Amino acid sequence: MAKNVQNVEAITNREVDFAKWYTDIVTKAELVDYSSVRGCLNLLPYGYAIWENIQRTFDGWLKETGHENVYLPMFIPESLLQKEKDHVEGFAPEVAWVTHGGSEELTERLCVRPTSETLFCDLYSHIIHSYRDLPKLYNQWCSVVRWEKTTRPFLRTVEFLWQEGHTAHETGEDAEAETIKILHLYADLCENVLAMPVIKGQKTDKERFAGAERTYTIEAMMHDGKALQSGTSHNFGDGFARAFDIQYTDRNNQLQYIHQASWGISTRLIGGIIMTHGDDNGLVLPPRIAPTQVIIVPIAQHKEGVLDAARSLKTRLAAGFRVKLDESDKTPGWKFSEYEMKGVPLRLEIGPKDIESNQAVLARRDTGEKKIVPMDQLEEKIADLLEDIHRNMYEKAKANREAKTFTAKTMEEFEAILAKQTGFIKAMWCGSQECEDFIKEKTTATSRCMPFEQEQISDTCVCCGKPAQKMVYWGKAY
RNA sequence: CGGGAUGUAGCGCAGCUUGGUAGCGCGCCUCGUUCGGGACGAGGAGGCCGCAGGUUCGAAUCCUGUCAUCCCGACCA
Repeated sequence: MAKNVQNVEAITNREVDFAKWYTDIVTKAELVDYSSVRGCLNLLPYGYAIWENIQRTFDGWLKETGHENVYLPMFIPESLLQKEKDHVEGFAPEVAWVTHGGSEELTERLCVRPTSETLFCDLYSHIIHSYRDLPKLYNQWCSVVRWEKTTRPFLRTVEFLWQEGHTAHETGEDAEAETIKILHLYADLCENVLAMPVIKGQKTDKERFAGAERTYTIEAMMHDGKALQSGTSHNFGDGFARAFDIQYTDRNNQLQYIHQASWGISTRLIGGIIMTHGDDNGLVLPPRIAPTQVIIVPIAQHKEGVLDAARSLKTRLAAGFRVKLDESDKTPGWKFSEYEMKGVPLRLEIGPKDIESNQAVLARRDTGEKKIVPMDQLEEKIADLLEDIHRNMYEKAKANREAKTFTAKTMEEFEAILAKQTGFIKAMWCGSQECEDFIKEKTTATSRCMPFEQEQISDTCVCCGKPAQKMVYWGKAY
């Protein structure tokens, strides 16, 4: 029993201190190492592998939908950054500046990209001349820098990895269609790959991206009831095109401004995976992006034939799954805990008894359930179990969200709900920023989005009582 | 950027009040016995006590400054 207690105490209890639990997992599962650079992370092989899997999946989807990858500089001349007024104002507080090259002071300072709208605009102004050049569906995988004051691994760091898509279109309708299409692709990624249910919707003007006409978002709920903005997609209309003078000649030989969209997801998603699925034994990874899907743990590996059996199983299963065999001389119990901490979806135990009975033991990470499986059915069972683990993780996360989603018709109700627990509140809103500001000040909850799936909670604004425009999801956010 | 806490071996900590040149647990290395939920024994390696000043014969310990990390708020993916 004492041993079990030690397992549980290896990391901070999730219900006791969620924030500490999170940072414990991040380091103990060997996802990251705290860098000597303030606010930055060393992404370790295991953490980076998760990102690579997300990246590989999504990059494939982008290519299937006609997008192309490019790479633009990490520096932006100050004059370029300043061309779009709202945009600079939005990012100015958090940009890092390069002022010197060697010992020479630069005549114009360079900003380290916090996002690359301005560079893409500059590019598009060079290469778009005719409607025949449109659309341009460009994407880049890179890192960006935002001089954040307080940082948390994956959720907010000074430098982070992401993809930023920047597309150019003939019309506003085309740009809007792209914006929505990508939002659905993001939701697909979260739900069908990461097992994270999301709410799709539009940001209010207050929460809109600097320089955008409209911002759409997918919002996920973490285990503790807080919201995580997990991907955003922006329709810029022709605002940037006018600021950067990006014009093309249309079919009628008329000069027109292009219409643009941009969209991004980042390594923040990894933080989302941790906080959505993790438990007191550590990380729980969605099978579709888990760097290792099956960990083989030999039992009594010094005994004749055990390691041979384990190795040949590894070779056999590697044909269909991401498999790892741990032949280190740690005890089996140690390995069990270790790979639970790392969130490996399935553990396969193979020992003398199994070899004798021509079987293996499969243990699933999400439920802890163990099953004895005949050797000749392994591939089939593993495939089924991985599917079922994904489905179960998604359902569990969704059930958590539903249990922590409430409706409020008045501010009294609103506050009473948040006083009891953290969660989403669905409430009607009149559309004024005054009410949004008031709610934030009074409750610290912000508007997460105006969901595509609207409901009529009541007829009047939860805050001011005037006629309501939209149902809004409110919540505390990361 | 405000409020709080913490920096001592790879990790977690003690030592600091009452200054005298550093210790414990885990981990690591070697050997042996073990192995179906974090094994045991024996031996061994490892530290400019975050950094910079100051006080002192002498500083991990006292003083000043600084940097970093964590937590809670304000700002953001």
